[in-house]
Amino acid sequence: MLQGTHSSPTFSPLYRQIKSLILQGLESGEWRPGEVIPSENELAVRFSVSQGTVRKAIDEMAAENLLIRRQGKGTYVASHNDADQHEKFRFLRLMPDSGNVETPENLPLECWRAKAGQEASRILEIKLGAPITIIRRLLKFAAKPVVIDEIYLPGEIFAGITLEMLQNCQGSLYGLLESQFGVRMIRAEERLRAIAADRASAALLGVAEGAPLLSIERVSFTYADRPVEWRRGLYSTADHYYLNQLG
Amino acid sequence: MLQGTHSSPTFSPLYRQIKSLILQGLESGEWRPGEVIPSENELAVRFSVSQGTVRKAIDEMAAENLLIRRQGKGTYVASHNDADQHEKFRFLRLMPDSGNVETPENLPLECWRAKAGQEASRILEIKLGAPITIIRRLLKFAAKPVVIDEIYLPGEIFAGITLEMLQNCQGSLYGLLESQFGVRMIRAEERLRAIAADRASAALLGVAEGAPLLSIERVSFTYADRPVEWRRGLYSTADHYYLNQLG
DNA sequence: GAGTGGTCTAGACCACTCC
DNA sequence: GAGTGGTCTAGACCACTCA
Repeated sequence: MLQGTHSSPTFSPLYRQIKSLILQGLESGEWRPGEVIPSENELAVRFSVSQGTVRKAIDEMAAENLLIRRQGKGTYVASHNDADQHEKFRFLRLMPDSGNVETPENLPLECWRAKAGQEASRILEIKLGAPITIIRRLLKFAAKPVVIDEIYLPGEIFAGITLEMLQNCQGSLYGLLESQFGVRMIRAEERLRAIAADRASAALLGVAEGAPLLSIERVSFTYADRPVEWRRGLYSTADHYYLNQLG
Repeated sequence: MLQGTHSSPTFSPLYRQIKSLILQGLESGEWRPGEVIPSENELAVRFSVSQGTVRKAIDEMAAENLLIRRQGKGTYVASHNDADQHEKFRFLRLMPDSGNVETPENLPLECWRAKAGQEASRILEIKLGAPITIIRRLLKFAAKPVVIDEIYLPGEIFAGITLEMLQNCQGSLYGLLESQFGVRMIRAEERLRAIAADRASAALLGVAEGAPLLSIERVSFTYADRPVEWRRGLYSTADHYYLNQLG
């Protein structure tokens, strides 16, 4: 039941309790990405609070990109498969020097199973030796290779993933993981470094061995801050840059 | 006067009008960084709206790091000179591999006047040939050089800045610009690339010529999205990484 | 026209800070 | 105790969407 008094030592305001109830609905799959959730009035009745309190809960979740409000229509669960292009490439910060908008071309190279080593098990919070899936792929912009990615996924969550699925997938990888496996990426942490290209990477990216590359390690999280993806990307920044907003 | 009807073609809700009135107070210096602004009730009376409307305006500005609310005390203008360390290094994303928290050591090298060239005039939105000030400095972490910065400031705004001021400045550069010149940096855009170290930079950073470095160009903005700083930094990412949150 | 989210108000009570 | 921001409520009206 909802707590109504402020005297509790673990007090959290009503709207946060409502927020975590809505969050439960998202985690449990009661409302799936792209779908509408009940109206503010319905939720207010269901949870026995005022509409304003539900509104404040939803406000916060909309600010966190978990929900999307559409006036006159309803409130939707955010999805990487949204028609909106901004939502689709929300996690890709690479921009061309030319300024032209370029849609990346996705070229999956390999996809195989393996067992989690020290690092993968620590980062993905799975057992040492647990099954994982490794994907290697190339991203091209304007027909030129710009990014090599190596992606580690926990095998138990993303069991049936194959190279064919990746090749046939129109949208982004996250869109695929969301619609096929019901796992939505909420946020990610990236660690950036400058490194020198090894021979293999240089060949794939069409640069000289030893050329400077941007190395980006990313850990992505789904609901409840559960890590579900670890990837390392090598970016050729000859004709592109990584754009970041500080605020 | 405030507009009360929705029929206007340039309609914006009341709380946004209040927001921009408060913003004017910040821009004009009526309330300076670190000071308290009037209470929600006072502002509500002054602007002839309800307290809830003022609250919503302040909510947005607090979310944008323009204001800081402190329960029981009041609402403060955000400042780079806050005691809070997070606020002080809000724009520095560099983290040590070791995980230990390191306070950077600031070593100003040079500070001279010049005239804006093509690029500086375009980026800082000033006239070609207008006076600018150029600063070069080194950042050390744990006694080791990690960052070289070259900083371009419009000369008319930051007229009296000297190498001595930079050397005597305890906190961050932005804290100095704020307290000495009344210009507060609100947000910034960074463009990241991997490049090869030239001879001079390599010597300063203690790496080999040609070693990969992280190049970061930053444009910082004050109120009303006015650009007031352009800088280029070269980061040695041997023992540090650039941390970014995507979400 | 019915239903949705968006804005605005007024009033109550709570928690925190400082005197 | 007075003053501040924080929470919660109830109700009114508006703008947008869709049938």
